[in-house]
Amino acid sequence: MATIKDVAEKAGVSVGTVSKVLRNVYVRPENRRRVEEAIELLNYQVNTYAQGLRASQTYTIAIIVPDLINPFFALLVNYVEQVLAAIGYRLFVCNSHCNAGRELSYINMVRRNKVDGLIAVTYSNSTEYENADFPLVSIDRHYAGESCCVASDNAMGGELAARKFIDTGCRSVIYIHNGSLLEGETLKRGHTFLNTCRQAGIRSTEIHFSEETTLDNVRIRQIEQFISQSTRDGRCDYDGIFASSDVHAMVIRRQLERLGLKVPEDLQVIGYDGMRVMNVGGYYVSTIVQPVKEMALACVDNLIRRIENRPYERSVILPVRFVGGGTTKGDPDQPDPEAEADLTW
Amino acid sequence: MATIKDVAEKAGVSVGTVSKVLRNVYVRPENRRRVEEAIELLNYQVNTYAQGLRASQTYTIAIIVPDLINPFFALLVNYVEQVLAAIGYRLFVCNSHCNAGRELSYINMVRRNKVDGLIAVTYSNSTEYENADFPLVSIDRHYAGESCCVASDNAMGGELAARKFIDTGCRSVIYIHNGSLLEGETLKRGHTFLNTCRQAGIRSTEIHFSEETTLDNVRIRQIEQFISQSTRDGRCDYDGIFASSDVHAMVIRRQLERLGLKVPEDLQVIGYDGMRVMNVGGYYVSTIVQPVKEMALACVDNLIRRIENRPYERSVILPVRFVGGGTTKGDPDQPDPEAEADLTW
DNA sequence: CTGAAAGCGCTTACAG
DNA sequence: CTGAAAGCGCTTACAG
Repeated sequence: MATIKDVAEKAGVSVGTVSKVLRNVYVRPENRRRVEEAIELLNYQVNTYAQGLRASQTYTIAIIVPDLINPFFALLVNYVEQVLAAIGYRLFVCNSHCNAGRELSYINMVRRNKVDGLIAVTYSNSTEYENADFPLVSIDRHYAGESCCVASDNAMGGELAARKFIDTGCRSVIYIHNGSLLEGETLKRGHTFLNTCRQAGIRSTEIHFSEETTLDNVRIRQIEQFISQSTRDGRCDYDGIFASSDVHAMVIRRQLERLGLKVPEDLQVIGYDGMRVMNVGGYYVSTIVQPVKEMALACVDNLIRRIENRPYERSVILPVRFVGGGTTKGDPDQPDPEAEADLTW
Repeated sequence: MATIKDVAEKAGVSVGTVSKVLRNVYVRPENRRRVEEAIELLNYQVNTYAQGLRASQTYTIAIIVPDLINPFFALLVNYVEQVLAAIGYRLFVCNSHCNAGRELSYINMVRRNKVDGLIAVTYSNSTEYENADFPLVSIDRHYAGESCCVASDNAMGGELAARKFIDTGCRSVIYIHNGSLLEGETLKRGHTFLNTCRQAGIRSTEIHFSEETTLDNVRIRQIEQFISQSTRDGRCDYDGIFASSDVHAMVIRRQLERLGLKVPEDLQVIGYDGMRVMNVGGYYVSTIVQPVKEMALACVDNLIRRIENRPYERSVILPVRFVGGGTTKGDPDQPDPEAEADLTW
């Protein structure tokens, strides 16, 4: 493997000059040409570890997500990588499994690696983020430190769901969630949903499932059990169920159908996220669509601004939209035309 | 940030001794204790860039996949990360978008970064892999060099699909694929499928769609068009369609239903991959299930063996299984019990 | 077993 | 603008 020294020798200049060419600092055109030639000739590749050791920048970002099994996170990581690759950054991906210890171990890894910055979807209450001594963009969570929070407009999402249930004549609705109960943007989903429904005179309750488990199957069983208990003699206590994610909306719908109920005729279900069948087909359920791509873009943009000490937003809230996916009444039959079009960039 | 020198000072030993403690080389117990205390006290984190510069190992792996939009790749990356994290490695994720240039740029990045090894799902014909001067595990592709190929048993998959169609009385089947036509394990899907059907006296054809596009929407349109053209007066030319992936099986099924045909009554569809609704629900279509977890494990295991100069397999072929997902006849009504159980580790 | 020292491949003031 | 040199934080023979 050729080093900067080899290049300098071949080009007849000093290593300092080669370094400058590498970093696009001005050198005499003649020298630049010779260095570039030598680089080409030797198939030279800069050693990022040496570069990272000496310089401050590593052009590396890490993203912490619970896992890539949830399609929403997979999509988010997909787009984040795409945006970063376009500007010459690489991406470490870290699955936290919602475990504070794991998150911490990644934060330390980030420090060890001198990663330039971190994008995190966190469900733990780790104080490590508060005193983040590195550029940090958080999804859905605000931190006291110098970080940026990117989120979809959860209040708007809650309201859209409420409006749908109100407009279709629901009498008793429930918000089923099991995310974090810590301060965070996602709490607004439920608050706004419940407030809006209550103001419309609809009976409104909520139920929260423990976040003490990373075993999704356990959560799923809990939700299924709750749905079963809420249903007697083919009638459910609720006629409108708003779930904090599409995955859970799916589980709820499935359980209702197992119990012999018809969705949306007997009762309606709305999810959150906007996931589509294998990411190319229709929506699984009626849902509040999060603008994943735009969120990825906002994350990267603000993180890089922060890294480069340019002004950045402390908070970015992006609009959501409601889309009918067969689990609500009165939606157009046609699939959302945009749905098919927004796969490619 | 504390350095190894700070630790050495505080512990009253030399940096060499600290380094040894870090790498678990034997030092006098008393010294080890003092070093560990100092590390704790100073909250010392080793700088991986310095370590990477000096030592050969970086404890970093990169994985190249087309994208994370396809749930199969997302799952694969998820499990690879999980296995790697458990042994102290970190993971770069690189989306190639099936573009040879992009793959090459990542390979070079890998070299620059001195990544310890590479796991790659490649669809380009890049010769870079052939002369891979780094540990490489490839999914579905064999390379001449010192690499390892991990794949599901594609021949078995093709045969299982054929058997299903034969057993349910199909008369005219087709294999629809659009992966790479380069030498690779996936070709066996079609070969074995078609051969088995032909031997059973069934009319068997195949169609391949261009891989010249990374625009999945274009491929989807092509497939939809082909299905439309194969269907006249509510009758399709085929009564058994085997698709090279679940995504395409979904598209085919959707298009057939749009044309007024009933699946599986009028004709059957089998996909490949074994993807499930949001990774927690039922199967989208009847399919050949690839053992993603086991594949991830095999990739990491052999890559690490290769890195550590321990014996490794040149080829790992893992068994698949057929599972009914509503698009084939004569399958049990109950969902596959294992389906629900295999989400968690 | 341990310490002193060289050196990994870069970047960055500092002279010139 | 360019070169010589120091130094980033580690690891690794080499003596002792």
